[in-house]
Amino acid sequence: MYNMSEPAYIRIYNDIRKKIEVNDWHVGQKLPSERALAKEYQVSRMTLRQAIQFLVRNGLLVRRVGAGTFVANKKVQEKMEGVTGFSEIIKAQGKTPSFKTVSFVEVVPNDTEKEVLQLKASDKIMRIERIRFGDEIPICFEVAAVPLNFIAGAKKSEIVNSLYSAVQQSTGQRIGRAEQNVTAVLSNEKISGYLEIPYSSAILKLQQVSYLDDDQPFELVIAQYAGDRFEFYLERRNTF
Amino acid sequence: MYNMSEPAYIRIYNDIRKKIEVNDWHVGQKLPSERALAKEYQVSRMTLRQAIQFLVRNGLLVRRVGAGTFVANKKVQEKMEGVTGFSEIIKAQGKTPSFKTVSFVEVVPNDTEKEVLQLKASDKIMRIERIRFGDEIPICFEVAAVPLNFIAGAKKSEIVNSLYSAVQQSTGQRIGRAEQNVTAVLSNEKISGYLEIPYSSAILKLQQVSYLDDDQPFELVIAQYAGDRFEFYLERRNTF
DNA sequence: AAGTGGTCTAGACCACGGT
DNA sequence: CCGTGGTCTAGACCACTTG
Repeated sequence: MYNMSEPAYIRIYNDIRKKIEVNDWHVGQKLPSERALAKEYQVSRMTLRQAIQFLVRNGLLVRRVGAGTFVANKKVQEKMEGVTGFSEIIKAQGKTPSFKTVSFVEVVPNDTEKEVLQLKASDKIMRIERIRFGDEIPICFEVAAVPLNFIAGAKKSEIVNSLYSAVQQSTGQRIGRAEQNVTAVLSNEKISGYLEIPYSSAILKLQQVSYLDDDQPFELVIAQYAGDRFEFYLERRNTF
Repeated sequence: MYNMSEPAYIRIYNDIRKKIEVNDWHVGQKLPSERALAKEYQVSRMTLRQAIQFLVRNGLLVRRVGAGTFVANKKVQEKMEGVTGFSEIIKAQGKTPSFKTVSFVEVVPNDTEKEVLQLKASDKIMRIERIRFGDEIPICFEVAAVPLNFIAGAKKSEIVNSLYSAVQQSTGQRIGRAEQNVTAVLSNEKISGYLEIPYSSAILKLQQVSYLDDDQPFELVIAQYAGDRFEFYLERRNTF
C-alpha cells in the first residue's frame, strides 16, 4: 500500500536530492544498489527505480550498467534545466548575481501582455522592471508582467525575490511549463542607458511565457541581454 | 520473456509514433486504453506504459486521468525538440526552407574546431559552409566542421542532405546529445553580404556541438541568423 | 457505476562490469 | 564469478472523469 497524499517515488526523489545537496552523498560517490535502496525505503525495486529515473533525467545521478549508480557532476545538473536561469549562469562563471528593481507598479496591460496573458479589458497586472548584474556589471534589463489575481496576498518582497513561490502559494498550483522565444535586436536609447552600452549594440532578446499546471499563463517576461556579456547555454538529449 | 535485441517498449514506441505520423491516429483522437493496448501488443501494462511515457514526454500524446490518452497537437510535438530545427521553424511559418552550399572542403581545423572536437594536430575535417533560406530569403549563414573519420565512406550528397544519418551509418552509433550556446553579435561584412543585410545588423549567433552516445564530439556548427528574420522557440517543462 | 490513468508489488531473466 | 542496472510480468488498489 502507498501513501495517498504523495507518491512514494516523489518522497524518495526528494530525500535523495536532499542527500546530494547537503553533500551527504558527494560527487562521484557510488550509491547503494537499487535492491538495497528499495529495501531501505521499504518499497519495491520498480518504485525505487522510478525515483532514480527522475534523478538521472535531471542530471543528479548517472547510471552505468553492471557498475552502479553514481552522483553526477553538479555541472551536468545545471545544464539540464533546459534553459539555465540567470543566477545559475552567472554563478557558473564565478561571478555574483544581483539585481535592482527599477519599477514595481500596478497598471493596465498593454496589447502584448493582454493577448499573451489572456486578459479581459478590466484585468490589471503588476509590471516589474529590473536590471540584473553580474559582479556589479549590468547584463540584462527585464520587464515582467503578472496578473494581480495570481499574486493576491503576497508581499512585494516575496514577489520580487521569488515570484514562482508567491504564485504557487497564491494559487495552490504548480508551475507547469514555460515557452521561450529568443532573437537578436539592436539596443535602443533606453536599454543602452540601463545596460551602459553604446546605442545599436547587439542585444539578445528573450520573451518567456510561464504557465501553471492547468495551462493558464501567469507571467510574461521580456528580457534584453547585452550580447557581449551574456550567452545562453542549452542541452538537447536523445529521447532514449 | 522479452526481445533481447530491442526492448519491447521501444518497439511499441516506434509503432505508435508511426501510426500518428501517417495519421492512422489523428490529432485529438482518443487511444485505446492502456489495458487494451497492452493486450494488443502482448505485453504487461507496465511495459506498455513505458512506451506511452516516452510518447507523452516527447509531446506526441497527452494523458488525462480518468479520461484517457489522446494524440497531441503536432505543434506541441515540434516544440518539444528542445531547440526546434531550422526546417521545422520555417515550415511552421508557412514558408519553404532551402539551402545553398557555399563551400565543401577538406581542411586542417582551426583552433576552436581542434579544441571543441578534441582533435590531434594531424586530424583533418570537412568544413561545410552554407546559406539557409526561407522562401528564397537568406536567413542564416552556417559553418559546420566534421572530422573525416566520422563520415568515412559517405558521399557528398549524403553528408550535405543528412549529416546525422551519414555519421550514424559510418560509426554505427546513435547521436547522444548536443550542447548549444546562443548569443547576439553585430554582422561583419562577410555575413552582411551573405545575408543581404546592412553592416552592423543584429545577429543571433548559435554554436552547437553534437556528441555520439559515447560522448565523442563529432560536429561543430556555428550559425549566424539575421535577427529580424528569425527567432528560436524553446519549451521548458516540469520534471514531474 | 464503469472505465481511465497513477501508483505499487514481489517476483523474474537478461546483458554487462569488475574481480 | 557475482553484483549491477535494464527489462518485464500479472496482478492490485487508488483517485479521477465521464456518462
